[in-house]
Amino acid sequence: MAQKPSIPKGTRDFTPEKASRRNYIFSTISAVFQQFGYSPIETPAMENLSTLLGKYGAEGDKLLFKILNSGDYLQKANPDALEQRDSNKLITSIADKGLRYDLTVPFARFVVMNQQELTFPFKRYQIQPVWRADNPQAGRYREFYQCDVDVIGSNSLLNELELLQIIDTVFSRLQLNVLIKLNNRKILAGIAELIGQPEKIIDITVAIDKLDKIGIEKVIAELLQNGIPEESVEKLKPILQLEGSNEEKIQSLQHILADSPIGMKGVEEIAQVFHLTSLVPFQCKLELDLTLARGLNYYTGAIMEVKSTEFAIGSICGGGRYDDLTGIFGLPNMSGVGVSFGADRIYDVLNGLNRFPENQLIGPEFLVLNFGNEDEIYGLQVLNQLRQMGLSAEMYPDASKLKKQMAYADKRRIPYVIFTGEEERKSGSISLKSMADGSQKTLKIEELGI
RNA sequence: GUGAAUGUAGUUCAGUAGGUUAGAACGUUGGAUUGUGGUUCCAAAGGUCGCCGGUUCGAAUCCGGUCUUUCACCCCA
Repeated sequence: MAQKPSIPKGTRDFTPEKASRRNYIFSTISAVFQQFGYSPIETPAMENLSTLLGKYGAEGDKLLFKILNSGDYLQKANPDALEQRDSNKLITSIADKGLRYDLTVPFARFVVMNQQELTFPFKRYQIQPVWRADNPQAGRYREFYQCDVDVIGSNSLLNELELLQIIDTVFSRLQLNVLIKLNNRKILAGIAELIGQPEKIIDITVAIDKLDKIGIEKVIAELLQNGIPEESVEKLKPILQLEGSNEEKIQSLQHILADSPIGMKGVEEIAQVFHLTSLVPFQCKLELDLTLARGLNYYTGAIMEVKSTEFAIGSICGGGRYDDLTGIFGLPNMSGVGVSFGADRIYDVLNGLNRFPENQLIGPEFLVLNFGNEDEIYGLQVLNQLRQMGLSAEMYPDASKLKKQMAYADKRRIPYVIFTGEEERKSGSISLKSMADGSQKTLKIEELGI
């Protein structure tokens, strides 16, 4: 009895049509990355667990896929942990590798290990899959691609501008309308300082990140629950509810954060970034959003996130500046800024909006029909001439009924079929039929190239 | 990791007061049409009713478990 095939949950197969649509996204994105001067790198699917653990918070550790050691791993397992059935304690003694969870931490590791060979500021892009043992839902997978661009080794805000321009270019080429939300971690730090809770910045940012999702009341409840005093929460409230244009928000913040040096630095930075974007061509809507916090706690400066304005799904791109990502691997004071495009969500958006380009060729441009015997040999010669002319072509492998061969061309959306039967063979010509309009004409093969 | 819903042909779905042989549409294959696809007509093939167990004379249907998918929480691209 044949076994019923299946794949692990949260993973997907990609049919030729899906795969070529994904390639459209990847090639659009990588073309923009290269145009802006970034070079490709790749890192292994698996990293040492020690590289990964502790970089994404306690939640992140749980979502890491761990790879069992080879051989009789239980022999070398920690006997106490085994006895107590303590999975967390056991894991480091039976697994020393894990699948990468994102591309940023492996990138930091890469920079430290390869620093002699790199030229700084180092601009890299990386398009590879990552894995998370998360519970899958719509728009959330256990295996998905990230498309990261980062520049490391430069503090200049011109890098922030460049990344925003990359985002702008990518989404306009994909013909998607998006809103770019911008914030600065230093502003959040200033706010935490202002309300007298600087050490609670993580709790505060995590809570206010949910503002547009759960509303102000529940955010306040969560803050109180995390031990933030009521008077501090009261101070926070008006700041979160700031309204108006980006300029107005910046002006308000300049007053509110006047006593906080770090907060003022953040305001200054974000004002400068907005100013820079006004000096270059820029299509996307750009909004200062104080409730944008982003979960990852290594960001230190600008943070940004992109949402589709036409299709409801989580963020499709996000990133920010991290001043000391490589510090943990022994290379301090390396400031970097980068963003990551979520290719799978972008796919879902394009698919949902029906905005993939029409007539994406998934097969060859020409199908040579197979008439069998000597005609087949003639067809083979025609096929090879077509290929030598640089055209993409294939011949139907069997001398099946034309109905079947035509249906094959139709289904694969091959735009032209070529008849190489007895008539054509004897006159040294081909008959070319356009599948789109059904028109057909007989001509010499040399006349095709033009 | 927590809570809820779901699972029937390749696909989308009908089908239960528990009762012979589980249906449709689309798709697939063959034919009408032996040098012409998409439309039309005819026919056929295709199902351990997610899996395991329980209740019952009898289970696609009821119960328990398990897995999948989806939704919410958590977190995120």
